[in-house]
Amino acid sequence: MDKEISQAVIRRMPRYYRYLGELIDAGVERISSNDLSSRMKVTASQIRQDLNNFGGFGQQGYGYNVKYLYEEIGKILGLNEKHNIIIVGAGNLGQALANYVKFEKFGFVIIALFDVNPDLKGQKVRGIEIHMLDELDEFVKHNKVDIATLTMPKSKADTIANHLVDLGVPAIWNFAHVDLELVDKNVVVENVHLSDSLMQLSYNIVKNKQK
Amino acid sequence: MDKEISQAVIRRMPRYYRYLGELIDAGVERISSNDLSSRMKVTASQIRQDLNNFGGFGQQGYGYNVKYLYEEIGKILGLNEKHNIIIVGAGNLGQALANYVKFEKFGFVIIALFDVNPDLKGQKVRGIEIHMLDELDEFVKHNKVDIATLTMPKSKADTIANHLVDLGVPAIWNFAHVDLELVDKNVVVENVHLSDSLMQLSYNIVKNKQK
DNA sequence: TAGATTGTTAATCGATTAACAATC
DNA sequence: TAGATTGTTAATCGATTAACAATC
Repeated sequence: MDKEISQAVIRRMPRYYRYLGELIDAGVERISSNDLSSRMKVTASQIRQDLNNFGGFGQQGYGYNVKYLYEEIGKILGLNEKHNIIIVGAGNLGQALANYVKFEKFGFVIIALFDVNPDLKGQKVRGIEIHMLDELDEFVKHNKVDIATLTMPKSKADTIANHLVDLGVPAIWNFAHVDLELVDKNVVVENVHLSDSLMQLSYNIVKNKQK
Repeated sequence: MDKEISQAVIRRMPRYYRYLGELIDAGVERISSNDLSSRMKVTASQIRQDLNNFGGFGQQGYGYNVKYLYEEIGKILGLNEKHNIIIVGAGNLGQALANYVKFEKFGFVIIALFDVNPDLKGQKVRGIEIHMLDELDEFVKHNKVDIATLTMPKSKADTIANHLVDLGVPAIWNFAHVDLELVDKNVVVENVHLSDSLMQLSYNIVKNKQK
C-alpha cells in the first residue's frame, strides 16, 4: 500500500507541469532543482521532495531531463488518458467553458452540454450540441463520461450531482456555490468557488491597505 | 503589529460565511462551534481557533449569534465595502463573469469590460459597456477601480497586468494561465487556474480508480 | 577523478487537534 | 447555582526546509 500523497503536493504538480512545458518550448533540455526553484520561487528542497513522492526522475550530477519529467508528471496527473466531459448547465459559464479549446491540449474533451431551457435545444457551442436535461440518462448510458461539470444554479446542483453519480459518473467539477452532499458515494469532486476566490482577494486588499 | 494570519485560515472564511448565510435563511439564531462543526465537517476546535484569530465573537455557555458572526466575517472579508471591478478580455469567460449577478450581493460590482476586438466596441453585457483597450488608461484615471479581472490570452496578461498596477489598480483577479511577474509592486493577486483545477481532478480520478 | 546534484534522512516550522480553565 | 460552551494553552501531527551521503 502506497503512502497517501497530500493534496498540498497535488496542487503543486500542475504548476511544475506548466513550467516544464514552457522550458520545452524554450528549448531547454535539462534543469536542476536549484535552477527550477529560482524560476518558480519555491525551494529546491520542496521540488525534490515533491517529485520523489512519485519516483526518482532525476540523476545525480545532472539534474532532470525536462522532456522526460514533463511526460512523467503528465502521466501522474492522468493527462495521458483522454477524459470526456459533459457540462450540465449551458448558461454563460457553461458555454464559456465549452469554448475553451485549451483543455483539449491536456486530453479533456467536452462532448456535450445539457440544459433545461428549451430555447437552447439543438444549439451548438463550438460544434458541441446542447441537449435537454431529460436526455441526460440516455446519453450517460451510451457514452463514456469521465467528468460532469456543474454550472447550473446551486439549488439544483445537489440533486443532479447525486443523480449523475448514481448513473456511474466518477468525477464532478463543481462550479455551483454549494458543498455537494454525496454521502457514501464513490466519487471525486473538485470545487471551483469563484465567489470564495473573490472574497479571499477582497480580504487581502483590505489587509494590504492597512500596511 | 498584528500577527500574520495564514492563508489557510483565509481560505476557510468564505465557507464559514456561506454556512452562516444559510443558517440565517433557515431562521437559526445561535449556533455552537460543535453544531457548526458537524454541519461543515471540520473540527469545532478549528472553528474556534480560526475565529479567534480575528476576535472573540462568541459567548461562553451560549455559542455564537449567527447574524452577528455573519456580519463580522463579512467585515473581515471586506464585504462591507463596495468593490468596483473591470474585466479585461471580453471573450467568453469575461462575458460569462460579467453576467454573474451574484457577485453584486457581496459588494462586487462590474463596471466595465475591455477588449481589443473592434466588433465588440460599444456592445453591452447585462448593461455593462465593452470598451476598447486603448480607452483603459482614461477609464482607470476617471473611475475607482478596485479589482482588474484578467480574462485575456496568457501571452498578453503579464504586460497588461503590469500596466494596470502602474495605473494604480490595487488588485488583480487572474484567470490567465500564467504566474504574473509583478516584481516589487504593491499589488494583491488571486489566481484562478481552471486547467490546474481540472488536472487535480484528473489526478484524483486516477488515484480513486486504483483503490 | 572531481564536481555537481540528486534522493533521502533529520531538523524545524507551522497548522491542527485536544484539553481545560474561564465565564456566561 | 449548574450546565454549556467559549477562548486559549498545550500536545500532536504534518508539511517544509536543511543537510548530507550516495552517485552520476
